[in-house]
Amino acid sequence: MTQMPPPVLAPDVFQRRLLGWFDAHGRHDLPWQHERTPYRVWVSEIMLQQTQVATVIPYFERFMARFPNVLALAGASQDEVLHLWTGLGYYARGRNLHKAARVVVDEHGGEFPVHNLDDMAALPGIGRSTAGAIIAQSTGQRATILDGNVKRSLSRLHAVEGWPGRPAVERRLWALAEHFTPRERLVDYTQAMMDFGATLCRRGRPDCARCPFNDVCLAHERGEERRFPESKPSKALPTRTTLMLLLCDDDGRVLLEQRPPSGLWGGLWGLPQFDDGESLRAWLDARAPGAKLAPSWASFTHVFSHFRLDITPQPARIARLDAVGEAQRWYDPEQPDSIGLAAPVKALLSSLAPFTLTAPAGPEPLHQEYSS
DNA sequence: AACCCGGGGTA
DNA sequence: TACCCAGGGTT
Repeated sequence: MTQMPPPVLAPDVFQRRLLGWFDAHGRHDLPWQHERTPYRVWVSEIMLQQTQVATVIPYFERFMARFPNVLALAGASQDEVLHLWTGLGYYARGRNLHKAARVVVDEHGGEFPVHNLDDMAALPGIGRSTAGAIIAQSTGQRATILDGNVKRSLSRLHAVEGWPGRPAVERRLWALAEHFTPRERLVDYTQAMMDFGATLCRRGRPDCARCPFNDVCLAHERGEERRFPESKPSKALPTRTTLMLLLCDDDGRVLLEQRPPSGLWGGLWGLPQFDDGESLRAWLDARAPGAKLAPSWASFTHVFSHFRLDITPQPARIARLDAVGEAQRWYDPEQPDSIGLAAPVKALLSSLAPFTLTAPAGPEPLHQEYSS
């Protein structure tokens, strides 16, 4: 076990400097800072997990106007909640927010369990850091946060080596965060830690000249502020392949399917997808036996953060297909419906509009042409 | 075009 | 316990 160097400052010195900076330069007028109830702090924290303050504010205001308390939220339908979440992305968090409201009402008598960190962290969508943030900010009890801002500041201050996603690094950062957490002024301290990372100890250009810790910061001493926190080790992206069926009818409309509610492109509309030509054919035989295949189009690649997807569009034509399932629709590229489309599907469909798909006389073998 | 983000899920 | 996942915004 490696001996860790001690923290660069005693807790009381760190707190005094941080709060002095916060009093002069922190954010004091955010909507959730006034009438700072657990409910309002919770909603703001969940929204802020994925989005910056300026974007969150109008969403937060609309949300509060429609769902002023946890009871109102628990009584709403999931659709209504997701409607107000539209545009924020990460809909799983909107769903968790709704689920957690129901747990608070059903299992905690409508009161957030703000006197028990573990109970808070057991609520859907709330982990250790968010639980700490809600408790500290809504009650002033001693609780510690470790969000991305705090991880960045602390890893610079102590030149913590290694990617914070690694358990050993994360443990060290939690220990530092707990070490500095005061026993008083928790509301201000917690906001100060977030503001400090967000506005001064920024990812790109930290403002070291104005930093109250620039005399003790180990990263600054080495002139290596930008090296911390270390980034996630990059891996070669795996490549997956898929066939996307462009089944067109005589009116030039294309068959779309709605994707399952969770996972990749959850809830969005897309083209029927297949791992290989065999399963595509089987699908056509079963559901559109009169369809005629055209030669497939050139493949293209869509890149995600964690894999590359090689997409081969496979056009086919059918005179008419009456049985359209609930999660299916005919889509007219020239008069697009206002629905959510997966990004590459959207690109494919908009490129489709000016063209007419032609089908050969008979069924063709699947023929893949790869562009360079 | 990389990089980032807190929590949930899985092997 | 040690990964992987989502997907829009920032840089």
